[in-house]
Amino acid sequence: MTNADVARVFSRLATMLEIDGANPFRVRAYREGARIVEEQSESVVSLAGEEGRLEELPGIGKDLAQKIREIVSTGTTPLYEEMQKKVPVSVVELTELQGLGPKRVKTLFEVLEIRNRDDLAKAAREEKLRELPGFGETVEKNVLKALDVASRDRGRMLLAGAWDVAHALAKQVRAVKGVTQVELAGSFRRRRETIGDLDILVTGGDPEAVMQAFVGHDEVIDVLGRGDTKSSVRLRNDLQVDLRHVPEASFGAALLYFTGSKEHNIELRRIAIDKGWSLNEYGLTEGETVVASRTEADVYRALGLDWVPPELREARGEIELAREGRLPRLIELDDLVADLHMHTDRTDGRESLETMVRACLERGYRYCAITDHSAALAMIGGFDGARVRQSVKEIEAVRRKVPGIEVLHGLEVDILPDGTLDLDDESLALLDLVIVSLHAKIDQPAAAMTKRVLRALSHPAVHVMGHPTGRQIGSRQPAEFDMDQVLGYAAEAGVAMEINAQPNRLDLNDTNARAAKARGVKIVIDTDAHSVKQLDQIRYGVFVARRAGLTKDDVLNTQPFEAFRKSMRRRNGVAPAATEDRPFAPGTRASRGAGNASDPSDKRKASRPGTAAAKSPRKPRAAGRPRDHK
DNA sequence: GCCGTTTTCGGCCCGACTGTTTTCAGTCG
Repeated sequence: MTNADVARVFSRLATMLEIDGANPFRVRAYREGARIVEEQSESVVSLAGEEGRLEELPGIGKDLAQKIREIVSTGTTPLYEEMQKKVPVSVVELTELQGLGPKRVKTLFEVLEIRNRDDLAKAAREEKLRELPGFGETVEKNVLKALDVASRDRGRMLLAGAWDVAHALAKQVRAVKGVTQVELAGSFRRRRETIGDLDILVTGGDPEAVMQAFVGHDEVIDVLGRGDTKSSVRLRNDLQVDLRHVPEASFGAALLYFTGSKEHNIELRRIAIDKGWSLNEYGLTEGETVVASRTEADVYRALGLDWVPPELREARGEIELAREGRLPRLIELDDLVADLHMHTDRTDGRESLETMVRACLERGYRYCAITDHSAALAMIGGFDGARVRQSVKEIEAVRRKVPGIEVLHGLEVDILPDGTLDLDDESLALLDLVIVSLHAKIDQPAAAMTKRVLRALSHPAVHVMGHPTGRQIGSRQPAEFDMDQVLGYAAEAGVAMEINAQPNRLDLNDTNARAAKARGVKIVIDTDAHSVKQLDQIRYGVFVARRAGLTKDDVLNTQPFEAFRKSMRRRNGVAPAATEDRPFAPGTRASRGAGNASDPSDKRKASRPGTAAAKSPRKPRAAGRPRDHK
């Protein structure tokens, strides 16, 4: 039972209740509950196991907490079972179609007994929908269109998949005479890992000329709508893009509004209301008077807040930090001075060792680590001990050949199914940097996987855990393990966690990276590049770090080489290897003199809110509030 | 269903657009 499973039940319950005509605020409570559960890095299973922990989550009260416990122990809750009899899940899913909300779906279900997409398509084709109250010919046609789009499985697109075309569109619009500002807003600006569509805001210039430049771009294959202030198009890659031409005077309010998130905006509006004002995309107003609207900073300032970087605008506690002037100074791309995870043609990379090192030098890096695969990945020629010894010489040669950059001899070593490492200790000792990763058997049950990971991290040769959960967006589920326990142990043992910048990995994700920081775990941001070109994907890793609220100090590969190497050295040669029975090796660096810290659960209790160590007087309003912000 | 130094009851974010309608419900972002 994962958090996502619980969230799915709540989310479906919300829609079921909505279709059933329940109190809209009750519906909202379930929807919000789903969001909160989903965003928790700590598993609700473990939260449910401890008295009162669930109720500490803002938005989770007595009732929802009880339901979570029921779902955790039985897989469901009586209300969910009862509601399914009234509103089947397949009917709930109809609300995902563009243009169909709970009201229309209710009508479809009750009048025409439509239970799924097939029923719906049939009825629409037979022109039965147009007869229904609140429907008509146009709605019927739109339903058929929505079914068509859904059948092509038009999901969200990776941020990286939209990056180039988004900037190309912006550039073309920016070139229109008189245009003063162009911004890519929405989830793109918040740097979410995937985006549903793209929003572009423009000021200045002749609106007609702006629209023409936009809909006339080469990549546009379909113009969905075109007006003076708003046009919508579909691109060759199936991405929908909306462009809005807004007045200069309200650009800040519009940018704020169209950047979102929705939840962040709602919190801002609440603050506005408390002050007797109103906030919308045209400005912050008091009656007829405009209080602020020209820039985002103006609006935030009027609300008593610091300007919030878009990556943080997810209603995860950033507003309170902005009010108190405690927003973190987020890491920047230029802060990174190294990339510590990449492959060469010695295993499954495309370029030679020398080419990769030179490419790092050209990117201004002060050091880099070459980290090919270990032998478990046999089909790509992963390294065994003998190959590692040969590699020592290859690395020495490239160091001589390419001056101006420090080259670390690393390896990405597989974590075997039992938690042992895919390389003998003697060979591990030859390496400057050891990344351990899960590649095979990542579908083990959670308890076994947790044990496996902890055992691997307890090996004293390990410096970094690479793409920790192994997830691949849209294709592979993350490995299930107790993230909280693993992070606690990593902090104690001095193992860094990677934010892998591969656009379809982004692993750790923002939520887990945030949890890592709260636990005091150091982070490295790496590309895992298999070609020179992929070295430039580092930005996507930085975006995740920013969304996690990470600063330069939280990330190891921002440090000068000497400082970095010292932190690596400290990890080496410490602590006995763990055994099968004792995966939590005592005596690791961080636990010395820290009392009985070898049991990770002790640490966890000491640092969480609601206990004597970190008692907060009142339950905070927003979900997922970062802990331990200094 | 959640929440609270102005409340344990009575609140809970806002506007545009669309298509269906004669004044507005439903959906979306």
